[in-house]
Amino acid sequence: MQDQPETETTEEPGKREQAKAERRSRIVQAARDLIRETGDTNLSMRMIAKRADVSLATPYNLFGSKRAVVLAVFEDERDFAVRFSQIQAANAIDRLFDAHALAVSYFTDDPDFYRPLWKALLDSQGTDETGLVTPERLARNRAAWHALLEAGRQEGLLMADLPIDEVERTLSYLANGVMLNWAMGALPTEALLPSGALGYAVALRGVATPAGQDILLPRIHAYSRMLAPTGEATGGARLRARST
Amino acid sequence: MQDQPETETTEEPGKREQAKAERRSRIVQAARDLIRETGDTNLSMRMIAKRADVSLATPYNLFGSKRAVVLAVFEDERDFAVRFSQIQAANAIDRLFDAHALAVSYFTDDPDFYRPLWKALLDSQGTDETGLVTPERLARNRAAWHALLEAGRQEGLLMADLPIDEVERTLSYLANGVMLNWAMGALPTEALLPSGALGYAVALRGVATPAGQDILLPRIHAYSRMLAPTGEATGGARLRARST
DNA sequence: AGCCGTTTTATAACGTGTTCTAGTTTTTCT
DNA sequence: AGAAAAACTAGAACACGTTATAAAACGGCT
Repeated sequence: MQDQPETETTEEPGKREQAKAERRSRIVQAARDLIRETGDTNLSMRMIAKRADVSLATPYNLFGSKRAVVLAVFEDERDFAVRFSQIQAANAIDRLFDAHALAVSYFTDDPDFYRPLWKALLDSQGTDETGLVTPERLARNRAAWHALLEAGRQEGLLMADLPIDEVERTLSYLANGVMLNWAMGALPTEALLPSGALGYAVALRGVATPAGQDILLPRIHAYSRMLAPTGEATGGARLRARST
Repeated sequence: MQDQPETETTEEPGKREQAKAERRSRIVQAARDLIRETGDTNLSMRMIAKRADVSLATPYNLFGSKRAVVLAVFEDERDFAVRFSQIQAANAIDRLFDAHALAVSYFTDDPDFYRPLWKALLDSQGTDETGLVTPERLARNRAAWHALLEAGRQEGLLMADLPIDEVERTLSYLANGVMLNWAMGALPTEALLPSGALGYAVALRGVATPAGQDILLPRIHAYSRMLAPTGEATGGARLRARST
């Protein structure tokens, strides 16, 4: 009777894996809730485990480390690839900045959630060799940016002999640096988008054709204007006054 | 007799501060030795204290945190300002890259020492608001780069309406990102210099005058060639093969 | 010399990420 | 149904950064 036929369950993972998956999702959910509620205070493995109704050892069995759990929260939260593919701008450079804006929008729209998340990611020294993101996601991202740069080249906006991979990595370093400063609190949330975009604009203009340079110049000025203090024309230092 | 005249010791801090300073230096020395001996394994506050022949509490009294101790090691080790001022290249852009090479040379010359140092700096979540460097040092660095960019502008190599502060920050983000990846082990030491320099070249070319762009283009190609695999012409991915 | 305030010391303690043990469930296989 | 394998559980334990506590040392002062 309860010998439920496994008609179409050829790849169905069996009850064991299923329960495991459910525990996994409970843990991720617990971590997410804790971040949402109290930032990164109280985001301890013991808390996560208690919240997920599992033993302290279980997250380690299923994920391996706190970093991996947090990373799973991160992955879970974003449907970047889908929205990325929907970007439809006139030229590759505009698409590039749309993509950047899209990526950043996640963080600026919900900074109280994402800032602790990044912080937790940057903490917990990567004993393993995982960078800031899971390898799979990283590869996907790399490919996406690569494609955009390639498109820009073929549209005659970027240099014909563009060292695409190296430039892509440069943009990645730039983004990392910006995110690092933001996560550590050195960069206010309002400055996140223009800081990154200005860097992208400047760097891309460095490898652009004259046509591409013309497109990028107004962006450079626009973003740097967004970063300059709202008031006077001198553009003095508002935040830092070098005391001592 | 032993009433040693304090002739020129008007600001001499007295024996108390002196002993404190000595303890401080012993602690920094201990931290440095430990890093040199075993990388960042065994670099614990308990170890540092034991090695410096002080109580565990003392480093906290004198520095405040492990991060601060490590930072002190960092500061101590470098006479960057001196050597920086000795840079004498034809134009501002060349000087800029000389400065970059100088900064990076510290790390590439002694990676086994500096990598753990950076790692320890990036760990230990910045509970305080100190960025990656002490504020004083940061201000000095900022000023130096600022001056170089300003010189480049006045030499007609960089755009006349260059948003200097914002570009300086962009370069800083870039450097942070590169250092982060290097410290985490994602970037091999040989790639540290060209990765950073390529980023600088690309970004600077984005805000350069035609004259400046001509100077920077060969650099872009040179650095990206240094980054490309030594062998074939296809320039395939050597390191990562996306298994699974 | 003798007091007093500051600082170091020794030590315990807290909370953390992580690992390990042994015991208990739960699924799967025969 | 019963055995075997796999997973989770509870709990202790370790090393860590950091803080707190009381006692001891020490330097500057009158």
